Amino acid sequence: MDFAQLATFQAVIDTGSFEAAARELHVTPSAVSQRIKALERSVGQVLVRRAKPCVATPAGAALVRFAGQVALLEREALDQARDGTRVSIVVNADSLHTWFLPALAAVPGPQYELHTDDEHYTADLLRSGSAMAAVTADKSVVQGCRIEKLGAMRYVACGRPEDKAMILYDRKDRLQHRIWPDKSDMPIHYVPSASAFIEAIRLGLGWGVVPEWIAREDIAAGRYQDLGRHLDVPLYWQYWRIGSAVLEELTAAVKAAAAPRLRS
DNA sequence: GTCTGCGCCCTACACTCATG
DNA sequence: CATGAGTGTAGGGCGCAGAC
Repeated sequence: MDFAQLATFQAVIDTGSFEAAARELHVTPSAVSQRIKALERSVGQVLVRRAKPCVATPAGAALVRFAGQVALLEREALDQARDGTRVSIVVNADSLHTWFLPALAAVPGPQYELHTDDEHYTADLLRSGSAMAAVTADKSVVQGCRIEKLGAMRYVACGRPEDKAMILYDRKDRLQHRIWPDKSDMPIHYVPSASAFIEAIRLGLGWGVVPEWIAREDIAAGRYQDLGRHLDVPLYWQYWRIGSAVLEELTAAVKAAAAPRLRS
């Protein structure tokens, strides 16, 4: 496989157009067009859906992951001579806010690029090739990845019985609806920050679900009440199966960091 | 050293599509 | 309908490797 063509393909998907990819690669749009055409000819499949923005076809999606994996291995090889590999990871906000960062601190070598998303959607970034590893609630293994069970994060419904509103992290957040369907028609406040989300409950803006060890501390301090319902969300660590030493080391650190915080 | 074939990239131009 | 942005195609130039 021609790596220039692969890099061009990745640039088209990253930038969303042939022209932007051409600018990034310092070639003309025509050269980009011809590289993509040649790659598609050699693969025998259409890889790019020419739309605004350009996106990978299902056949192209596998190649996006491969391109990212090649880029990671190339960076690792180069960075062994310099220092610092960039690792992109997608994590749900609660994990990032609570137990996840010590895992990164335990593996200080690479440069990290963190993304946050709802745990039911983080695997999508893995599938698209935008992330090399993910903390996810999705237990179906993404093609080309390895999966490790981390344990379940227990969420506790917290607030005050008189609360007239519900607090959600964002529009993807369905935890409150799952834990208490009867209250799902309440007015909703969206608070897209893990720390602000908990602060909103403390201030009486409404009720919401809180990771259990934060809830335990706040309830003991009388900041809000346990509303008597909880939900366990199993979490998994999925990462590219490419024999990357950094990802293997990080996996061990993530499992070690999750063990004391998540229920087995 | 010269010729030839090949691959890559360029320019020019045609075409499509969205927008006003 | 005019315009501009983006993409595809044709034809040509250039560099490189192999054969002679």
